[in-house]
Amino acid sequence: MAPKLTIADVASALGVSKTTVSRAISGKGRISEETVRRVHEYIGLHNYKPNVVARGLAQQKTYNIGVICSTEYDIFAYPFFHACLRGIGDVTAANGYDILITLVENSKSRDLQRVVDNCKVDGVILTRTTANDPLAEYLKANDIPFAAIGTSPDPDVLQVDNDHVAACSKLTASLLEQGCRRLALIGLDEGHVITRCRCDGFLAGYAAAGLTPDRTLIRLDAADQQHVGRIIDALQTRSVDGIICMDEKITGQVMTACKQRGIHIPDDWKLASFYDSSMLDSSSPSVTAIRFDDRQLGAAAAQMLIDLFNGRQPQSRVFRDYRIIFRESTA
Amino acid sequence: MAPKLTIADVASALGVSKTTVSRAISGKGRISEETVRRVHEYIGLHNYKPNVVARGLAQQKTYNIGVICSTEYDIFAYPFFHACLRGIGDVTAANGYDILITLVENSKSRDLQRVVDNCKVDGVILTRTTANDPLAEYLKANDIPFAAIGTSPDPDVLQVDNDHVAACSKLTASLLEQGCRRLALIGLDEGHVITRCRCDGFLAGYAAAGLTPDRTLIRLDAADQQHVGRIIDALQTRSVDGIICMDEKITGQVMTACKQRGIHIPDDWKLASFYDSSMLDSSSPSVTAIRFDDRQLGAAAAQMLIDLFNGRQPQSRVFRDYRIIFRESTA
DNA sequence: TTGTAAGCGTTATCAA
DNA sequence: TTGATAACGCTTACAA
Repeated sequence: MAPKLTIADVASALGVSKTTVSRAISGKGRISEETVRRVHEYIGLHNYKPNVVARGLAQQKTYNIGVICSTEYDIFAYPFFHACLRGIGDVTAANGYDILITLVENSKSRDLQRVVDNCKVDGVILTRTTANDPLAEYLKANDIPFAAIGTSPDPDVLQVDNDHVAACSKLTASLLEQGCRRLALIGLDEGHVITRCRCDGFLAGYAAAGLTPDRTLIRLDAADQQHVGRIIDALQTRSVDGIICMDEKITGQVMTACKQRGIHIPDDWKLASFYDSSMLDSSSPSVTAIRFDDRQLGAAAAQMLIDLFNGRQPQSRVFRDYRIIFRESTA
Repeated sequence: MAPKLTIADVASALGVSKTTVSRAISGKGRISEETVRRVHEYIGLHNYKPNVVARGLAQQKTYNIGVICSTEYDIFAYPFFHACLRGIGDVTAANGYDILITLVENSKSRDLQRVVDNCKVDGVILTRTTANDPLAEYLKANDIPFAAIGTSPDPDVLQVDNDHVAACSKLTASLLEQGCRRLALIGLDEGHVITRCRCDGFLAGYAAAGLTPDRTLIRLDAADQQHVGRIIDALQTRSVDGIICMDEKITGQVMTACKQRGIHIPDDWKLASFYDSSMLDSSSPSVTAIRFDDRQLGAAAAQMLIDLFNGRQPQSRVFRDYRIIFRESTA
């Protein structure tokens, strides 16, 4: 196993100082074209790679970005998380950063704290937002640069999100356009900001169509299959003509409940989801849903963080390029 | 923002040398009880945390473990990956290590190489194994400590896996016990070792029951829904009485295909999966499957790697504590 | 344009 | 039992 080359090796081989080599590599400071060329030639030939840890120590940086992964994520949250992760990875890799995952249980900041205390990351990306996120509070209180994926009610938080309100509004409006008049909205309120956005979008969709929703058809208690069953039971006596689910998990539960009760989709009720998933595509019937580009979200968050490191002042962003995928459930 | 305490601060505050403080913290070297007590009291009170990066530089370690995450993972691989990740996290956190995720595309070692070149990790965990894994080859060639989750054909590779052969054999045998005689096995051969294990287990199950399988009922070409449809069509003329799917994805496809063709489960055919998932529990009918403890797998891999760092000689392990969850599909 | 030398915050070696 | 002092590999004033 060849011992790794250090900057001192390169310097002495080339008969120059470490400083010169460092400068040739970083491009900082005045240095002759010729020297730069020689250094690059040598390091290319001998495959020298600067030790990022040593550089980090000297610069007080780690070139790591912490990404929080909640242990409460379930099978339905994974696709979102991985899409974000890929976007983050695109940007970090391109900028010489790496991703350090911190598993967090129950939003407790203990493990995040460890990583921060140990100086393992330069900044952090939160992959979901809640109303009074203890993690965000902790990061703020300790002046750790961070960005949140998802909308935070705290305007100080650097954040990036899809335009859920507009997208949900649009989907709602398009069901109304197709003739639906009594749409039910089914979700689960766990304190996540997105639940609120989806409600707002639903109401906005009605408003855009010039219609008035029956707010008693909004149910935010879809805790599990059993609850969903009861919700469907209740809705059967309310002359509903369509159901919108806040996410793909609830959509699945609704489909199961409808099948059990002999409710046919889309003939009896139309059905749509405010969040798409591959399952909604392969289910029968396939379900109309909003598709967002979550990878882009991750990339934007990572870019914002790196901009922050570099002294720029990135702004929170909202992406408007969602697509509504129409499928059998609203045919 | 309080400037972080350094070991020098602690030393001068206590009127001792940095060496002494370092020794009191690490527990290495002779040092008086009294001094240790004083140092610990002080650092507890003032919340001093050693800088892991600096320590790493001095010791030529990073206290990071690289975990490879394939970008080809799909919705069906996520639960497995996250279970492993949690297990890894349990062990790394307990040992002062962190997890550095490397996203790898198409098994190309480029991004892994970056991480290794940059000295960002002390070792690597591979979360899946293939026949001639370029990543494993790379790590081996460069003397990077690593462990694989999943069975590798290369006996040099430190590995940890569930006893898939025994589990698959057991499930197969139990279907035979229930009266099945002509079981079909449906899988997809992508060169993963596990496919082979599952075949072996299937055959072993027949052997254990003292029966002989019809090997022409083994189909390893379940590439997508369409292929699966054709497989089911073919099996309908072969007087099959049960189907075993290699994983939960294929199980879902088989269920869809059966529904389309009016094949009733479990009345017409019994159905079981060699890998469990929450979907098999909530589907209708729910599907009998083997449940493994993948978190334990991750924990074991991480522990092996850390043992390796500490000069011990960990052995590859196979876990035998699977459970077969019997559900409606084999009632 | 280049070099010297002092950090960065630890640990390790060798004396005392 | 403790303490100087030199690493670790790099960056960065400050000099030349």
